[in-house]
Amino acid sequence: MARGTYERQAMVRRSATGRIGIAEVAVKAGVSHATVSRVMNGNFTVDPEIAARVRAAAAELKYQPNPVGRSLALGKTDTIGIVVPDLANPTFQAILRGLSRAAAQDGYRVLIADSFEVSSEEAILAGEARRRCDGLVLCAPRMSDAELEEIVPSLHPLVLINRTTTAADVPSLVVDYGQGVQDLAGHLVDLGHTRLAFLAGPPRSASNGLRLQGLEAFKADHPQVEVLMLEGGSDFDTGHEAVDAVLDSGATGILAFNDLVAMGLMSGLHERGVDVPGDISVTGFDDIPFARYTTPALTTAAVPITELGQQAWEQMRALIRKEENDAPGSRYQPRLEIRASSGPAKAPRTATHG
Amino acid sequence: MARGTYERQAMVRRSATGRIGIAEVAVKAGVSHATVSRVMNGNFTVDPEIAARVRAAAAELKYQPNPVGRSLALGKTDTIGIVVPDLANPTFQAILRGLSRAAAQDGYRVLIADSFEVSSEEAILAGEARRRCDGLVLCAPRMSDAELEEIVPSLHPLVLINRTTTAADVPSLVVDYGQGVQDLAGHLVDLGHTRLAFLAGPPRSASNGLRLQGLEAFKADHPQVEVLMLEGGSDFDTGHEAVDAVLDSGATGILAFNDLVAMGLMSGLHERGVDVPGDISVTGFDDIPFARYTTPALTTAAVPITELGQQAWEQMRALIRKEENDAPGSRYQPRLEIRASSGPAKAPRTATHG
DNA sequence: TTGAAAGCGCTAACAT
DNA sequence: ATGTTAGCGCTTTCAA
Repeated sequence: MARGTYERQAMVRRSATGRIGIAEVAVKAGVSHATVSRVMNGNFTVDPEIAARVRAAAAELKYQPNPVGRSLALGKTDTIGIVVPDLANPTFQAILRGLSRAAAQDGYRVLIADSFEVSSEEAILAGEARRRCDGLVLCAPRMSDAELEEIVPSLHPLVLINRTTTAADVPSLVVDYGQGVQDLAGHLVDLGHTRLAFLAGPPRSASNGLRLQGLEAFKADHPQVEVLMLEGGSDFDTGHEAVDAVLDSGATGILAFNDLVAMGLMSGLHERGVDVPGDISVTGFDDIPFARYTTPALTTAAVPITELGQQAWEQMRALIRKEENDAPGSRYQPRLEIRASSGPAKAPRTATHG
Repeated sequence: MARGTYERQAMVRRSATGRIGIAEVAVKAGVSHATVSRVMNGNFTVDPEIAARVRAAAAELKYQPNPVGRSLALGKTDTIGIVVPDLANPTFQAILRGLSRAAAQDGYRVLIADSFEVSSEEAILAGEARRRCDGLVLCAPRMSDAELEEIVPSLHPLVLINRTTTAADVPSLVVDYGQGVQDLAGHLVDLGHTRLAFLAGPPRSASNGLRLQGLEAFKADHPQVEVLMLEGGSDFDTGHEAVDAVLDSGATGILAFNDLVAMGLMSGLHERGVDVPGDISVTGFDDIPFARYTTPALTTAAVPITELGQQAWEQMRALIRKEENDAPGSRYQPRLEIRASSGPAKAPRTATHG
């Protein structure tokens, strides 16, 4: 039996590392490692009989090629990196998910790096991740424009999300937050609200900047509407803690930075016995999965987040394959999602405080 | 000037790959690559002056060691892998986050693999991820016990979450879901409920099995209480779609598989005009961040999920460093978190519909 | 069709 | 203290 023959000829001593490598298979099959490599890679120039022998040996030894050796030889890792400011944020989770899913379909894996909102760490994290991978997705980086421009060249292939750069060959996927808030504000005004308040996001967030720009444009278009600015953040607690400021403002329509903030705010208003939307209308942003299940269901601007992650991979794949890309990046228009948290304005409120 | 000297001597032609490697730095600094390697690794046996020269050359060329070459030479990647059944699940997101954070603190990165609840893919994904990494965290795998036992040996160093194995040296972090549901059921019974229903999770989920076992124990302890079983799943929609079944059951206390299902159910009940907890009490499981912000706030069993991810890394680090580990794995007791979604039972309901 | 040998970029043992 | 050399595990020319 062939089996006996090859087994006898080598009691298969494992290599220095103790792992089964291509060398062990080669010995067992009685061929050179070059041939084993050919077989493992489906090179058809190998004699079928020998190929079968190699495959048998590989199977018996449970051999699996070492990806690190492969990566070094091929100059690619079949892995892409993603840097996010905060993995706790549902938006970035969704992007990661969409990216991971799409990349997996093409045989790529995803390495994650969370900067925990420490913008000074982003550049280092990005560089490290990039070196281990074939490409990098930089997600809503908090760093300055100057710093971004500086590191971008060393990160190629690079796909940006919610930031742009002057560098060529860097696709950028951005959500039109400016248009989104304008749509939401317009919706509230249509309902009769004349005194709005924007519960802002993190100061360093570019997407917050876009919202602010959008609101400036809105104010210019609607001089009769008041739009107040309230300090905020990006999470539940921010919204919850903003209840006093919101009530003090006398606004009847509140544009929360995102759905999380809106949910926290609604929860706080509920505790105070303030009716939403009876007394105050609240809107969010993003349309995270939870948004439709809040009480009342949240009016928001839906961002196709998972699709964004998937698009990031499409762009990345094009870069890696050096394909022509006529549409390097794209702009996503949020879709107004009107639910129960927004309603007709009551008589204008005056500034009173619990 | 030293600077001029070294610059002149090599117009630094890049290596075959076009990237700056250790060789380029060596040439520019006028030393061997071994010396460059020593300097880059902080080996103090290098003459300070030469070290400075090397550092200058490295800085000027913006040299960064190639991690792949390093990994091959050192036999380690400073990366760990994690396999999750569904990246959309907040529980796994939180574990990932805790793991990533803890690992990052020790200089390790995380590679993710999402099996999208396709249990037949798990083994392959796990193997592939493991080969690229120094260790693997296998998170709530859906595969059978037999399959798990079979692949476990090839995955070491391995940390299991919510599954156990007979193999040695495989720490296992499990949440005591059985005790958790018993606590929740006990809480409802204390409130006067005598007819409960369990909205089950995915059939293949081991944690669902633990809940079922817990409920069996509960039934044995409380023969006067009825505990019905309803088919379910693990997401919002499952809960939302279960409204009819829940109403038909006549149960006044509903134990949802997890918080997501509970939220979906509450949303559905709200739409039907059923008051929670006035008419029906609802409990969740996990205490995801959103749970305290639902209306009414959700009674649930809190699982320290992020801590679980962190612990997974502690265990992994111990394995990688081959430290003695007297407590290989641990068991987490959920903490009853009583909020507003559970309340006193009304008069027992009878099965009515629409 | 197959094997020998070079090379991917790095570290480390060995020699000087 | 530094350079030379071997090797990590693989792919891929180049010869035969």
